[in-house]
Amino acid sequence: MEEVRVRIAPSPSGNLHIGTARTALFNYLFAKKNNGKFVLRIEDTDAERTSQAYIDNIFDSLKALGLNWDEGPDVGGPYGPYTQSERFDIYPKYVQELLDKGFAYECFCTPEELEAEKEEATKNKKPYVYSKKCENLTEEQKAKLRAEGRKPAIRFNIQKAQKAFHDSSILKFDDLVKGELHMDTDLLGDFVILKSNGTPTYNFAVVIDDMLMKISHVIRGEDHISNTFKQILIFEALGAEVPRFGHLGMILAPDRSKLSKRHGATAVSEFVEKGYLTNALINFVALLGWSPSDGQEIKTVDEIAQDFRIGEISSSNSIFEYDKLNWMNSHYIKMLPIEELKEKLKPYLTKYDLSELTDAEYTRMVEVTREPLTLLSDITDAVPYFFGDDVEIEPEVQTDVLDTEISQNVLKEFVSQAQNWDWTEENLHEKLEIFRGEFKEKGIKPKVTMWAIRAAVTGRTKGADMTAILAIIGKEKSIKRSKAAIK
RNA sequence: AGCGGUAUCGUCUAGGGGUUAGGAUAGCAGAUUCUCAUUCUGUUGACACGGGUUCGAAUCCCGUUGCCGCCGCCA
Repeated sequence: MEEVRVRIAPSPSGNLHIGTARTALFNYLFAKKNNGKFVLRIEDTDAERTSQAYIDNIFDSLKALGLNWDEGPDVGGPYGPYTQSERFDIYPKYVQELLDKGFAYECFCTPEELEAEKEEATKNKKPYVYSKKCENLTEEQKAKLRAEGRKPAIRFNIQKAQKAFHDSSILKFDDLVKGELHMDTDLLGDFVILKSNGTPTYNFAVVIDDMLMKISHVIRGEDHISNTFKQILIFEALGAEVPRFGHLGMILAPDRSKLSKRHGATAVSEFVEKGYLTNALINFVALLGWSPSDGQEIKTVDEIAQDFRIGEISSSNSIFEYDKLNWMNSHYIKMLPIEELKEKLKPYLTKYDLSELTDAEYTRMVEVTREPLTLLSDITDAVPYFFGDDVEIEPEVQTDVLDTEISQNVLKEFVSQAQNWDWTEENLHEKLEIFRGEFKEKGIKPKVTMWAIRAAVTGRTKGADMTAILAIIGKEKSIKRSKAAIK
């Protein structure tokens, strides 16, 4: 069997979209599963919308997700260049071949003429297809048009190609995920393959690139299905081997529209900035359409690759809901080795002076505050009381907790006892247990006792393990804050 | 409008001519803890609709509807 070669071909007109990341993942999984090659190609034929920043973002995001490519613009490969704008000189040859074979023709129509055709179609409630007005222009007519200064675009002759290679006007192909797909090509209009400015259009450039790069399987979004019919005909007209195609359902926003900015993050890098782990992201996105045979949903990309069968991917669209992503992210945060987590949390702790804590204290702080984190960024608001001398008391905490007589009594007792305590976490744990016990005998619930201390020391009624907090911030600060809360 | 795709709990999905239609997440309830959270246990919740085939349809067939996509000298 021939080598499996797949590709992801993003257009750098924006940061790497989460949908593109999923397409890239399925290509990557397919390559891994079949010992094939995963190729990255940058489709930047539209110079206006392209920027280097986007190209960098695509590279970085793909790498962060662990989707490493075997061939691409940066690493090279036998079928380069892998950036479309650097391939402009190789397309004309194939345009000429199509022209010579009679599968393409020059079109001198102006944008206005084309527009008129479209309006006519909408007026008659008919689907628009190009009229083929320029299909049979004589050499004299062309010369005349050229003399007027008109530059022709090149159109592909759909029906001619269809007739040359198929018995009827119905074109079929066997889709890797959707099964047999068919289309009446008489309903398709002759489309432009070379713009009048000499640059190739998407539908033409992809075919040439996929052919030259020996791509064996094209796995992409189902929004490309109609392009596929056109592209198959070009492959055939060129006498090239037609790759196998597989079309994935789309990722939709909760309102079933296209996932866009208005729904929140769309780019992988935005999710990362918000505090999502790339492991969680890629795992989550894999579950949109694919499901594990063993029911175990938490899996690394390599584990998924083992279990991956493209024919088992769901062929319907799926909705991107944050619930499960969030659950998965918090799960991955819990699983993260502590040293790694400490590093990943630092960008979200810049408003605090980390030098106030020793490394051991910082480690402990992360250990006791990681549990409730959904996003890495949640750490910011979870830890203010570990820093600074004083603490900000929430208004309701002041009135509901600190102002009560019980709390005042607890704090007075706490301050007087704690002066003499040995300030290690183990000892504090023991002492506080006894402390709670003493108040319990006076009819005060342990919960209430601890609330008083927690409120005074952290300014809040909820948070991490109280013993650990006291140990981390130290005896001096703990007592100072407690005293400050006593009236 | 036309063409194409698609349809199982709110969501992601498993399954598939006779099942208590399974799991995950979210929701709800309870247990545990100094609080919140975590964790654990329990629980609510689905085969779009109509016809056909059949002893029997959620499953097969046809149609309808909804939703998505495509109809560019964008990619």
